Formats: sequence, C-alpha cells, structure tokens
Amino acid sequence: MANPALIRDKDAADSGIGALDSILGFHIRLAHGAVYRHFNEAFAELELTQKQVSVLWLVSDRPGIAQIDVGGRLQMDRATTMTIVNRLQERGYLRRERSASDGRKQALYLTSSGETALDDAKRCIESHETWLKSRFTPEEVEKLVEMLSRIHD
Amino acid sequence: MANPALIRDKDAADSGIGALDSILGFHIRLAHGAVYRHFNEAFAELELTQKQVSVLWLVSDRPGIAQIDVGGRLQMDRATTMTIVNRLQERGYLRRERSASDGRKQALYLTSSGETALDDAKRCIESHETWLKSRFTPEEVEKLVEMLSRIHD
DNA sequence: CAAGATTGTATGCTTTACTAACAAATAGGC
DNA sequence: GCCTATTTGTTAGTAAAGCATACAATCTTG
Repeated sequence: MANPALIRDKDAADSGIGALDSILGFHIRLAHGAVYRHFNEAFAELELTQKQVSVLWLVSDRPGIAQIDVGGRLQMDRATTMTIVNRLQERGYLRRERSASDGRKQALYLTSSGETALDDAKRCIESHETWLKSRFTPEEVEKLVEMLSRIHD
Repeated sequence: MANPALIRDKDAADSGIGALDSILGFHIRLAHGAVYRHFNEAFAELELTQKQVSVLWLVSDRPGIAQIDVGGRLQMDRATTMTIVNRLQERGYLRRERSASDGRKQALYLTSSGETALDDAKRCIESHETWLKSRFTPEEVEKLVEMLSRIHD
C-alpha cells in the first residue's frame, strides 16, 4: 500500500549512504566486506580463511620461510602470525623447524596434506576470483590491482 | 657480509608475495588492512572505529533510521549492528526510541555529544582521506570508487 | 483471526589484530 | 671476547567484528 518513494523522515526509505558515498576508505571497507563474505561461502567446506590460505600459499612458494617473513609479506604482526600458523600446524598442514642459519627463526614447510589442502584451495580461489573479476575488463583489473598496490605498498 | 641477493632456500630473502600478487582479492585485503591501520592511528584519541563512525554518520544523515536499515546500508547483520549501536549508546552518542510508525523498529537519534563526536570524527576522516587519496589523481579516485562500487553493490 | 515475516534482543563462538612481557638467539660496539 | 641491544618466537590478555541460533514483540498477509 504505502509507496516507498513517498515515505519520509521516520522511515528514511530511500537507499544509499549519503555523504559517506564520497569517502574512499568507506568503499574499500564495503568492497572488502563483500569479498570477505563471498570468500567464506566459497571456502565453507574447506574450512579455510583468507589468511590461512595466504599463509599456505606463501609457505608453498618459499619453503623454509620464517614466521616473521610471512607476517611481513602479509602485513601481520608476530602475534597474529602465530595464531594462524598454530592453527595450520594443529590441523597438520604445516610444520616448524628451527632454522639452521638463524636459531631464532622457525622455518616453515607444508606437509603433504597441507599441499593437498592448498591445491583444493587454489581451485576455490580460481572460481572466487572469476566471480570477482567478472565485473571488470582485463585492463580494469590491472588498473585496479595497480591502484590497490599503491595503498598497501 | 652476506649479500641478500645471494641468500637462497632457507632464508627466502627476496621480497614480494609471488603468485599471490595476481589475486585481486588479496590486494583488496591488503589495501583494506593498510587503510584500517591508518584509520585506527588517526582515531586513537577519539576512540572510535570505522564502523562506529559510519553508524554515527548515517544516523546523523537520517535521524530516526531503524537499526535494520543501518545494518543494511553498511552491510552488517542485525547482531553486529546491535553491538555497535549498544556501544555508541553506552557512550551517550545516540539514543533509541520506539518508532511511531512501526513498533518493531527502534528509531535512532544522535545526542548532542554524539554530534560533537561526529564533528570531531569528520575532521579526522578528512585528514585520513587526504592521506589515502594523496597517491591518486582526482580522476583515479573517481575511477577507483566506481570500480569498488561494482564489487559491493 | 491465524500463520508467517520482520525487527530487536540476548548468548555464544570464531577469527583477526593488537599490546605487553619474557626467553632464546643473533648482531654490533668496545 | 664481552656486554648490550635487537630480533624472533612465544604466551597471555583484550577488543572489534562477524555469524548463528533462539526468542519475544510487532507487523503483514491470506
């Protein structure tokens, strides 16, 4: 009955976010939230988070990498890195070894089940990325990545 | 002594994130993290989070807005919205009133101290946004916002 | 009016992020 | 070599944010 377009004041029925719309940081936050939710749906059965996959991937690329370097590359502090590595170790996806060249460091390696999990994850990421990139041309994706890099580098 | 470029295997001394670099979602996550950290530094003395400021701003723009609409516009579920509104209410920044038009809804209004806090926050956001946008031309900012909107709309 | 949907609320769990403190190992100045 | 400072890992505690579930009150619809 009530035409939504006519509702005013108390119901604030028009959509949009008003002046917030001009805040770049706000759009980054919303976009991140949307990607985060889609990722979690895609990875529900694998039971892996974005961070966990990132760490697995990084350790796979650089066997023997130290925790501090994982944190540095993924922009996490030592404590945060610990909790993620701990969980991955508990699940048997990676193991720690004392580094031979620096006794302070823990060298990280994937286990074979960690590699299997990462292979599954990469397939999920592929479809997740396809979903995400479907709204852009290849040139736009490149431009977007480049601009985002300017923020986090 | 040891040339970093020569270190191999166990130390993985080169920088970068390898194949992860081509994952758009990963860059969104890193950029979000960088913005999040800078925001928190800028708002350390105000003791407000991004979400809290967003809610204050939205309630200021639309006095009497219901919690469910706040959540919808900021893409949060009811439970998450509750915790944020609760905290803002505890701090005396906003108040709840039963909606006259719909008894299920709580109409939200800023208190005068809430408006003061929002004014302070807007000044902080301005410098935060300046920091963020300083790496882009105005055209790039516009393009970036437009592309991010394609993700979260 | 009855049944279903919406909204707010309360509770509990998980992940991420940060701080502070401490121990072990390394690096640097003398 | 020795002493001090730094780095790295670890633990413990705090907090924000997100989500699921359940329940009550209210509204909507058949």
